[in-house]
Amino acid sequence: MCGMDHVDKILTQWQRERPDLDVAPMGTLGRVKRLHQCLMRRMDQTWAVYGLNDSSFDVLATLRREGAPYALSPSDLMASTMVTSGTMTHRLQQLEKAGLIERVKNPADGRGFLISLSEKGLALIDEAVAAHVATQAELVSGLSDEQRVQLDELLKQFLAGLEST
Amino acid sequence: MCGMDHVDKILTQWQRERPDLDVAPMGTLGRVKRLHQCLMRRMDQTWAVYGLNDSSFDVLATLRREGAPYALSPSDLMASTMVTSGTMTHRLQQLEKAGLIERVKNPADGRGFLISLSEKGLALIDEAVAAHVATQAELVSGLSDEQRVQLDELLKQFLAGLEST
DNA sequence: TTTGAATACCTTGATATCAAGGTATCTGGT
DNA sequence: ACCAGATACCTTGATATCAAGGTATTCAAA
Repeated sequence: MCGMDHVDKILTQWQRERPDLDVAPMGTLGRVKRLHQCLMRRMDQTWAVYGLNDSSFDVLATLRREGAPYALSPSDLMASTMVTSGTMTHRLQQLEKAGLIERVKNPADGRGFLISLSEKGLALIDEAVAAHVATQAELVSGLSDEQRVQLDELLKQFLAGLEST
Repeated sequence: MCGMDHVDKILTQWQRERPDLDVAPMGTLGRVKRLHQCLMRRMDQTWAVYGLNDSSFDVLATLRREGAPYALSPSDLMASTMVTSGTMTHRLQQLEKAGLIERVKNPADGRGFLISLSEKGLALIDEAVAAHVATQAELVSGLSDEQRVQLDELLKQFLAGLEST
């Protein structure tokens, strides 16, 4: 428990240079950032096997877990994935070009569309998500089940405090 | 403790659609991702006050906490910030254009440079980092000190397991 | 000394993202 | 029926990022 990791070294530097600042929160947030970066890099490798990346996987998975008939509007997808409309437009263009989704005009609302998984998209995401889950299991294997649950609860409370504001 | 957050809803959907998969790790990693997104957005607002963003703050802060004479090579900066050489080249171009850093040829190695904080850059980062620390204190205020320390330890162990590989 | 491998950094080309603004469509009040 | 405001989505322009490859310099072994 005495090992200095990368973040600890940063905090030590700040303490020397700016002893007026309380940098304890910086340690926590720094580790969240670094952890996110590491995790994304590993998961990217799995997605790449299926010709996907974070973005495309995100959209296909959102449609897939919705259940049959695997269809949502672009607005629904924007809300679920927390990206802007321009970003979603771009993601959908790529996925449509790849034949993984289909888009039809929403018969009930002339302004909108419905995006649905193609047969090919459904097959792909079903395979990819299984591999993804396996990768994730490996990534958390450094923690005991008990620790993972404890981490879950802390993250959940942290998020609750942030998202309420 | 019974509230379903966004991530819980996603897990519930997957359990219905793919009961064959163990999605517990997905919950943890999903929260890390979402937390990172929320935190970055808030911190960006503080950086913007000083005309900075994640990238530029990262470089200036790395130089600042190094201590006088606030100088590192691009390679050192790449290692500290975990970005590729192309990214660092771009960041340094922007910062140089803004007059926040200065670059001189390394007299000891004709291949390399030394990047140092300009007077303006030093003054700016000293102000910005104080504001940044205040923002971070606010961001973690949803957790008790005890919880924050507990989270720290879990994150540290998680990272240790990942970065060793 | 010479030369091949390693290193330091930059360039290029492709993606992903956002903010701001545009157009078409819907909705509710008059 | 009409119109104003809300909504759904796309477009534009600017940034940030990476992977792959290029050039100049250093280092180390023969």
